Amino acid sequence: MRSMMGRKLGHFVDLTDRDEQLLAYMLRSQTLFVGAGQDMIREGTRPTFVKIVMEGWAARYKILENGRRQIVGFLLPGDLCIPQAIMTMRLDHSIAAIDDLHCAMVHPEQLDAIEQESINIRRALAMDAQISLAIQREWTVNLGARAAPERIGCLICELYLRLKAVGMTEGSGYFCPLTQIDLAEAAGVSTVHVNRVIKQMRRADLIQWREQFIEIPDPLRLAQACGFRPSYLQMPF
Amino acid sequence: MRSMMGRKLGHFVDLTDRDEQLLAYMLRSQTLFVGAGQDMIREGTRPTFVKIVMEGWAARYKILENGRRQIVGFLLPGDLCIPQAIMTMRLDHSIAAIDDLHCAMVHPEQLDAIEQESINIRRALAMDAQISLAIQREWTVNLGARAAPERIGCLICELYLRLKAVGMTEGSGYFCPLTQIDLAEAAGVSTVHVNRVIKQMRRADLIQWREQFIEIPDPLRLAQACGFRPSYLQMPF
DNA sequence: CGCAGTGTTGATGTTCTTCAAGCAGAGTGG
DNA sequence: CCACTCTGCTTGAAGAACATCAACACTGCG
Repeated sequence: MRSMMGRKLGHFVDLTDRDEQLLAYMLRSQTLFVGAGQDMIREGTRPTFVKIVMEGWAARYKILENGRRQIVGFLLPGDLCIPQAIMTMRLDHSIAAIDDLHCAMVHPEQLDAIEQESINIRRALAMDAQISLAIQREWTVNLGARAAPERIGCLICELYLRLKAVGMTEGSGYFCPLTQIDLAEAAGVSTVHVNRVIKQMRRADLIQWREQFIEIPDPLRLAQACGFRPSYLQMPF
Repeated sequence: MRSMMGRKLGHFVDLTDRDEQLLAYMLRSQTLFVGAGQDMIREGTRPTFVKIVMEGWAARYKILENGRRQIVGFLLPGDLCIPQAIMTMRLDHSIAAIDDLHCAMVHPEQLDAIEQESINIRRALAMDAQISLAIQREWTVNLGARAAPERIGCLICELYLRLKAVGMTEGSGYFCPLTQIDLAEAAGVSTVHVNRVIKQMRRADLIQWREQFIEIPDPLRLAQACGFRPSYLQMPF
């Protein structure tokens, strides 16, 4: 039984059985539960544990003076929400549970010890951090240079691939707990507009979305329609 | 004579004289020169050296299918353009020199050795990487949730603070080699609109900008006007 | 000199926002 | 059981922010 994190890291580096064991043991530590819609951690605080998503989705977000809320990233199972390096700093953003959320809480020293023992894990985590950065850059591109339909299409593609990397897709679809409101806050458009865009995409048979399940009839066609290129995830389609 | 990088890292961690020496020695390695407007490194290639900006400005950017170019970050003296962890991967973006650009080229093994010797430097680099991520998140917020005047104002504030951290401001102003075209590609708006916004900001005496020099008569007033909060840089104003 | 890159301004559209309203489903309490 | 509320989805109409197109001025440069 591999962990989600093990699955993800396994795409970058060949993990030995021992590596997988180390990860699985680490993740079997104390878990944190956060109910849907609740904040997991607030801007301005100093985190004390490394935290890793085990089950459910979360969103990193910031709130502006004008009251607008911008989601700057989604956290899926296997994702590291709080890395060690940030522990001495004040957090510049908050994290909210979208779904009911289960996180592993790991002592920074324990993670250090594991990285000490396994070069593979150390490398894989470093690469994972670089990919997180690449994702954040891609979001910047998305918001800065694409129109609303492409933005939303690219987001849906990204989530598809990231979920596939941890084995959480079903055929060419996936369970998606996001509301149109969440999607609007991530895509930087109004909910009304998200609604209209989704409607168009349904009409064009690019996606089907009902009852928290997104089905992509033809992933390549969707990717082409919205200009999605997955190279930043270091994955093929 | 401290290096720009030493100055910057010194804000996170107290560097010893030995640490500063190590950095200065590392940066005295082979240097790379890139003329203004030229690409330093192209999307899709695998970098072989760690690279650090010594002089001049650069921009990370991506080009989309539709031909649009989005700048996703500016690189200033002291900034790490190519970290070790990325070396085995294909780059997802390109980097262009804005100014004439001088970079230090460091062998990954040499940087490893230095991080091995100095815990301070290792920690400071890890924190620097986290701040790069925080900057990228803030750009996401900027493009997703702010109107053009605030976007541009926040960019100008960010550059001011980052330059101040390496001692490159003059009073409440700084040398800025960006064209309005660069700024437009970073802010995700048209050059025409950038021009009009700048005009407004000049009128309101929020900034003066002539011949590559930006003067901010009252930084706090500018920050307030555009909703800039510097906490993500882990710096006060 | 001509030329290319940049800054500036006006006129005209388009995309997206905002406001407003209605509807469906889930949970709650009488 | 029904009314009630709440949240999320959906649609229409009016308006604002911004893009696009076009023209011209200014600069430095070969």
